[in-house]
Amino acid sequence: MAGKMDWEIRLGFLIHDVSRLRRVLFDRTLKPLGATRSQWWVLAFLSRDDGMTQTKLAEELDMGKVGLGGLIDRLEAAGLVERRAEPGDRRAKRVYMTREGRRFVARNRELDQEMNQAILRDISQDDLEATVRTLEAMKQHLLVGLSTGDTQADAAD
Amino acid sequence: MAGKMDWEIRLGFLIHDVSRLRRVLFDRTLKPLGATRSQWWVLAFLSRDDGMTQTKLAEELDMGKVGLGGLIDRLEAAGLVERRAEPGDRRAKRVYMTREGRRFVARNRELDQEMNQAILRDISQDDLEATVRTLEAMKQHLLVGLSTGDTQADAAD
DNA sequence: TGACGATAATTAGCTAGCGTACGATTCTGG
DNA sequence: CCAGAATCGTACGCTAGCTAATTATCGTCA
Repeated sequence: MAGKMDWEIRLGFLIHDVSRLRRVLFDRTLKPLGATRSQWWVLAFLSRDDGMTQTKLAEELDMGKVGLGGLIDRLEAAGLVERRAEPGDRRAKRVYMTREGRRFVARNRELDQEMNQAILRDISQDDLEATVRTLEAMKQHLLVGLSTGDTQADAAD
Repeated sequence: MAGKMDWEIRLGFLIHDVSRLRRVLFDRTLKPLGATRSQWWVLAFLSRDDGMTQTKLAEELDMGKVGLGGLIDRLEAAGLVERRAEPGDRRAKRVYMTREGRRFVARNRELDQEMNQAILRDISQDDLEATVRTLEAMKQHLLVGLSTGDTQADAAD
């Protein structure tokens, strides 16, 4: 009876654990350098598409505007990004990397890849592909579950 | 060389997303019932092994004692668990489910399974197994990375 | 016995993230 | 042209985690 039953619970546990441990490892490594994993994420994204509005950026990063606002607060305080007013729209603000932010990304991009590679060491390509497939399917199911079971969030997309 | 490169980043993204979305879905579903996903987790665990010390429980759940303490605070405030002094050791406290907590678990266990099954719907058994394999390997690598790169956390185990 | 190290839990302070509500602005329809 | 809807960002409050430091107690060993 343990055959199929336990996979679901096991998987939930594992995803949670891996996500959490990954965050801790990245945070710990990046901390002496002056950022967290989430902040790194924002920077990495900006380094490819600089000067987005906060709302657009939040959408791209698939997170709430509020959470992103906090991240930008901290990144701005650290001098890695800056908010600039949008000339045509006084509500909007665009987020730009500073010179220092760009240097930060350039300096740590390799470290990021090393960590990622270390985490995935010795895992077969087949398993990796199956994992990506599985997680993407899970994500789709979750998004469906979150939109259907919800009372008001449907105009977002 | 693009073949293998992108998997790492993609996978990191996916794990983060799935973990987060899973949490949101569970939290949203459980909220009107009076708990969060993490709290549910603690309850589900206690329902199988009631009356552990907080330290032991934290260890079993693979989380910090502080975070667990907070969870127990909230669960206790909600009347789902209670702390009882350990007779032989005045430092330690054991965590027991209340009658209400037990009813809560009994009432929502099915819902939990339904959600888990919905999330994993239409995913082949092979892919699930590969995913569990991959995540467990990742977790091991992460634990190694967290213990070797660390200066003081080694006496825990 | 009494001092000292180990252990259980808590406190304090941080980042991340969600949800709701709000002020400011822009857009739109009558 | 102007009132109301939509949009951008923020404020506030919450849970979840982590780390580091503190308190209280237990065990041990001289």
